Amino acid sequence: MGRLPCCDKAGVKKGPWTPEEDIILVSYIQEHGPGNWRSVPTSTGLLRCSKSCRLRWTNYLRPGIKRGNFTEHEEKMIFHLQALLGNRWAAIASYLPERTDNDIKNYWNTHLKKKLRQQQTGLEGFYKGSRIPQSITKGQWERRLQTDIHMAKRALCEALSVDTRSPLLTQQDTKLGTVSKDPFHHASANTDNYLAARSCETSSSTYASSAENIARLLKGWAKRSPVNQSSSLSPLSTLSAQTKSETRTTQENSFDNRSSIVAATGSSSSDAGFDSLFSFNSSTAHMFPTKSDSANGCYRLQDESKPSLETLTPLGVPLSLLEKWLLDDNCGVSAQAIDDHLMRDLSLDDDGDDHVEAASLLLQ
DNA sequence: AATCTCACCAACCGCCTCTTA
DNA sequence: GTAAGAGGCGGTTGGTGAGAT
Repeated sequence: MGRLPCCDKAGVKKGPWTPEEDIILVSYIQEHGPGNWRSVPTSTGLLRCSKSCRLRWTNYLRPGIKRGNFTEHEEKMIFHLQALLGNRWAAIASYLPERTDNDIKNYWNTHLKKKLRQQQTGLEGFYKGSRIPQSITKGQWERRLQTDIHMAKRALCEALSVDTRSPLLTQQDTKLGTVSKDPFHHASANTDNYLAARSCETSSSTYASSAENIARLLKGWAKRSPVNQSSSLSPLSTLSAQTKSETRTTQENSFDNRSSIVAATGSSSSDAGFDSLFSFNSSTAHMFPTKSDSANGCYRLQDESKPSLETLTPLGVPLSLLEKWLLDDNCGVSAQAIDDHLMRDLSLDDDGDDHVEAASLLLQ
């Protein structure tokens, strides 16, 4: 018997959030920052449970969330990461800072799982050609899994280095203080990437960076389609392109002290966002998302972070275990050590099916 | 034009972990 | 050491819109 749900109380509202509720929540978080969710309903007067507030913020209102179609690159990343980590969506989301775990989970369940199955069907046909023995002993299976893991790791390495520009170079830029505040700066080294990033930005929905912005957006939104007021569609996702660009400008202008959260998560476009994992501009140099923090939109100050699995690069940039592991491998860490690490990681999973499949597919 | 089916995704539910008293 | 509660996470559901019949 689990705990009683926190929202079991009478008078707690459920269902889609209204624009008004969004505004209240955003302005509260602008004022107090994310966290202490328990006090949010009482402080704001929202008839929502704290969990619901947190989810609304994390999955929708948090700055820096990219909406819209996943790029091929992101898809690849998810495939690789899912193969490595299993259904740990929060962990996967920490490598795609502009996507929420919920988004990735949804995308996996609706698109990628299907793709995987299709590929799997093809693979089964291949296996029917007796390449795989009828019964694989446990030892054989483990060895095979280890090979799969190794291959998946290599694939991830490749995926991580899609951008021709090395992370170290980008870091050097940072060190030299040549990085602009433009979130697309990292991609701008490569004109195509830059343009892709820009077009990506304009095609994806905008996000709220301040209560004022939202209020202004809602004003226009309400004028255009009053019917939407009661629908489940969020105003933020129904903005016209005109309003979007306007919002973007306002948002860029709102990079003030009060909006440090926005600044810390303000990168856009998948590639640029991904680059940002390894490169730092002036506004992010002292911050780094941890597994759970990134999903929460809460970037812990490095000084405040607990002793963790993270280590520092020579430039003082913390690396997650996975990143460190990848880089270490390139420096010649034994494959056994890597496999041991991953096996330890994988042993925590009880849903190995999908991700062993995915790992197998990476062999193709 | 009406109805049905399917895909998508925001939000909910319940369990687990961590923190605090 | 323990219990209670908050936060976090992954699985699932239900409302909605788009496309097919």
